[in-house]
Amino acid sequence: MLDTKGVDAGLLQSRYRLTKQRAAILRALQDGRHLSAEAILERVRVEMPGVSLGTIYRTLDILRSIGLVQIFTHAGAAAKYEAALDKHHHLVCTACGDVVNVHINDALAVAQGVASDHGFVDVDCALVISGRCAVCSAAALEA
Amino acid sequence: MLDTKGVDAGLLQSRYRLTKQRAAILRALQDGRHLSAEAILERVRVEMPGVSLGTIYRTLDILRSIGLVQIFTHAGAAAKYEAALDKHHHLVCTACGDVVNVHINDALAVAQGVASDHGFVDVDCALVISGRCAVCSAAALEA
DNA sequence: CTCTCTGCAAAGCATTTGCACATTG
DNA sequence: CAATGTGCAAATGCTTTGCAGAGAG
Repeated sequence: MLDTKGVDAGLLQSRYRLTKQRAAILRALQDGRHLSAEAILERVRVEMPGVSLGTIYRTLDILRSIGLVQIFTHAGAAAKYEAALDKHHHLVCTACGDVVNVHINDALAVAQGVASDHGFVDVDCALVISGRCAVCSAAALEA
Repeated sequence: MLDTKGVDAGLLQSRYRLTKQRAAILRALQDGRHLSAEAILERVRVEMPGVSLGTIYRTLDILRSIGLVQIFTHAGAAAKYEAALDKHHHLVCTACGDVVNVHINDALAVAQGVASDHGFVDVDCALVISGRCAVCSAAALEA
């Protein structure tokens, strides 16, 4: 029997099977955030060398459909995934690509207001703030 | 000599040449908004059959670097481009993929506040609001 | 034991790039 | 005329998929 504590429980409650691979992928997502599929593969392969990228993508897709995982895509880079803990937005460095989670409480309310003005229902929103992080802007000064 | 009125002027003022292709791409972007590279190709080929997709992408890249064009990417779909007229945000229908421009004045100020709390400089932001548009939610009721 | 999942490898898209020729300024 | 831009086609990178065998419940 596999560990069914914590996040894994979500999978069990769904119509999907809890396999070694899926458990390992969930574990990888609990450690690190904003991981690309490739990065998740590397982490999972440490303890389970045979895993394939196809499985990573298939699993991430399932986890996303259950709501356990959030995907984040940004301008021409590979998608990044993280465990869906709470509603938050993203702050991205345009130089190093680093991503930071930020909480903005009124964002959704504003978005819903705007959306319903246009007749939209079932509204969600994603705010992506971009700029140069402290490290990268300091590095730029030296050059 | 080509038409240099309006948006084309931006190209002329840059270090880039104003070619027939680039003028046609700018014209296509003035007509329609939220066009994929493929969609732009189709429009441009109406008056200029030989144009290649490579040229479309190369041109869009240049126009974006000069600030004449804005790119918009959303979850696993092809990127969409539009002439950069003013700062605005996007409202996307999750069912039909249609995109509407919306203006949200305080968004950038909020984003800048959050970003500077984290030491970020040179800040920009993109708010993507998603939901089902009036047409699609009406269609869902009938089914 | 049945049905789902996995690894593998090939396919699919959107986008980028190298090269020889055409065009711009 | 020199430098830049273009078409073509091949290459790339991320992601998806078909299939036959492995594993979960």
